[in-house]
Amino acid sequence: MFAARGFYNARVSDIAREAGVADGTIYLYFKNKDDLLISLFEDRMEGIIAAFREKLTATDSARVRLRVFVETHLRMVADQPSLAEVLTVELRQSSKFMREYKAPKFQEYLGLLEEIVELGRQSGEFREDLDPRITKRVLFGALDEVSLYWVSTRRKPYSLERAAEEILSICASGVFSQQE
Amino acid sequence: MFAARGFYNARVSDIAREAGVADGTIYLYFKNKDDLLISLFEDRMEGIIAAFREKLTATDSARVRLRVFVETHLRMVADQPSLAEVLTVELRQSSKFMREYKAPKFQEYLGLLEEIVELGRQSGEFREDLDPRITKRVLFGALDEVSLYWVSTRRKPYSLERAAEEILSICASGVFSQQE
Amino acid sequence: MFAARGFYNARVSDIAREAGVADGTIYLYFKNKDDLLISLFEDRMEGIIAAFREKLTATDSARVRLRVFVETHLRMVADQPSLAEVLTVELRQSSKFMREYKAPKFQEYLGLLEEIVELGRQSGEFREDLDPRITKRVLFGALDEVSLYWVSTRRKPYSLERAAEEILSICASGVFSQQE
Amino acid sequence: MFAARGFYNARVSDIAREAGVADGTIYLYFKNKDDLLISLFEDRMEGIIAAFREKLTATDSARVRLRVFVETHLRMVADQPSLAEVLTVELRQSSKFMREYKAPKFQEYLGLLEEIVELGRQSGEFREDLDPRITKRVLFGALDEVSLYWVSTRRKPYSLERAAEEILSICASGVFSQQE
DNA sequence: GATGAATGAGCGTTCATTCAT
DNA sequence: GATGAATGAACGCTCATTCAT
Repeated sequence: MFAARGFYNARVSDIAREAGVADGTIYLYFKNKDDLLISLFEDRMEGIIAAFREKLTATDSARVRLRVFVETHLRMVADQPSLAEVLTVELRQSSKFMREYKAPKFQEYLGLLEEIVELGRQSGEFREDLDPRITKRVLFGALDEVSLYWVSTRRKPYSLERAAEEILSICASGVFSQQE
Repeated sequence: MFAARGFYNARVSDIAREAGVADGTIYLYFKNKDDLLISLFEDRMEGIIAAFREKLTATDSARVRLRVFVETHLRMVADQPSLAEVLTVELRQSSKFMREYKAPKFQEYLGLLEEIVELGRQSGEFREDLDPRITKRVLFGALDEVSLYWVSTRRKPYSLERAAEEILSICASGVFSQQE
Repeated sequence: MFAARGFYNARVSDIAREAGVADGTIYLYFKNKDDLLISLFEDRMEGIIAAFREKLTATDSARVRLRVFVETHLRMVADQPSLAEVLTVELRQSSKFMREYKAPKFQEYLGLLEEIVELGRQSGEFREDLDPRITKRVLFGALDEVSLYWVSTRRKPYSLERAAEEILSICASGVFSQQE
Repeated sequence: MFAARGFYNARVSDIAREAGVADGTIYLYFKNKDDLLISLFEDRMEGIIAAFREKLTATDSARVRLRVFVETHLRMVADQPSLAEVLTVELRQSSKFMREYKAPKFQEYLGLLEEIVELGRQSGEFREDLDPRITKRVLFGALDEVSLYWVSTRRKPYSLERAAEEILSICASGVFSQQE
């Protein structure tokens, strides 16, 4: 509902009907409409982060981990576009939410990327002069923008697999230290 | 106002007061609140795009043009954070707007990036196997995410100059074709 | 609960929690929230009236009976201020209740006063020209207003014993100084 | 509306319709529903108090002033029963209002009575041993209770003129018959 | 053209009441 | 009998929009 209409255009009664419950029932489980969005976000992010962690620890290579992250992120977008839209658009959109609510789960998600960068720097796979705080934003921003466009357009001009390769290819020769 | 409160939390009367006019006067110049945001966006984007075009044509090098684009984008963010927030957050991220309104000025802005990529491919400065449609999203996404974070945080952990160098450094060895 | 919050601000679930039962249980014993207030009122008034009757019949003197009435009323207010507040404020407040529900127990309580006045007139203790229907209202109103103020103020500017004496003194000889 | 239905049963939209305006218009002039009641109260009390002051100062006699007060109060009740009901019932009796809102205008109204008592004591017209704080409550309570009953009953068992005489007569010489 | 008071549809939220367990 | 989760009607309030001045 939030993905389809946006936070402010989604009525609580719409959500209740969709959920097959009465309006009031929502308020037995959520403090208010804001809390509903935030709880949805946190709940889903928790599962996503756990799944990511498991996949990431399957390898010790930072390069491989980065590939896994990018591919998993884009697969999630492809499989659950509505969820992706809420996570990337609705919650981050509203300055109201971003101001009061610090989105710890989003920070944690970004933290996964920072860990990968840090690991790569220590293992020598990534350039040592990278600033992990900036690099994680660059990587996430690239992923997110590609996802957002892909989610919001009807005709998909390229597959997400294709996009994953492109992103990794740009990263590869840029983020990775140069070996001759 | 839109930047400070967000589209849905900014009241038309707030905007009117800020502008020093009566509420009704707004409606002599704008069809409705949506139109107000879109017109603001288009108006400002027009100036920005014109300024970018001028700066970009000062050189023939795609590499230099990319540097100019990145630096100018981030300087705009630093100089007019409220405007940046509206342009990147309020309008782009609202699914309502993205659905009905195709944001031609935003497409044009992205087009500047695509042109740079295309130019670089043709001049041999950039790798030939890049897909400009994806690459522009990757570049813009990186820029935008860094900007968004920088705008929304109180304590700035790094300068935007620093961020510009980092982004360009990642691009440099990644987007550019490899010389032995 | 009714005294503390007022009828409309006291939630049934508050009352249920206070009573140590589930919300639904209330409805096994009371038809609805209105009935709950009315039943509470009637139940307590019954006890109060019975106690008053016993005390009053301890003497044949209307004067003494009036003193007993005043003192007992004010003592009840002092001892059970919450109950007093419900009896005098909540129930009488609502035109809804006063319109549909004639508060027979309240009439009976007032009737005690009328009986005293009637007795006094017949015994010659009270002036014969009194209208018992008006006099009972005058007496009750005086008592009630003093009580209401005393109950609702934090700092008690005078004791209720003091107030009882004042009321009785006014009954005895009015407020005007006696000049022959 | 408040008199007819009571504060909690009177809907804002009822009041708006009665006033011949739209719901929203109410909120241009009053902060909220509470404020509407309080403002109504203060506004009317102001006029009433001013009118009382004028009438009262027409004489120097405390006895006459008391008579004027009682008669004027009851005439107001007879002439504007709805207003009287709001003033005495809705506002004063709601614990919610009495707790947060100290009803300064009501205090001022009571103050008029206290002044009369004080004046009477000093001029020797009233007994010197009266406590004006208690006496004003006794007098107001008597007046108010008679009014409340008279307002809320359909069949008027006695005229308010009659009631005024009775109250004044009790003030004059109490309820007990005078034995020398 | 400018105003700003008035509008009223729309929505978030509450809470008395029900009823399956 | 007791429970308490679920209900949904009801209502206070907001605010984009209009239009008489």
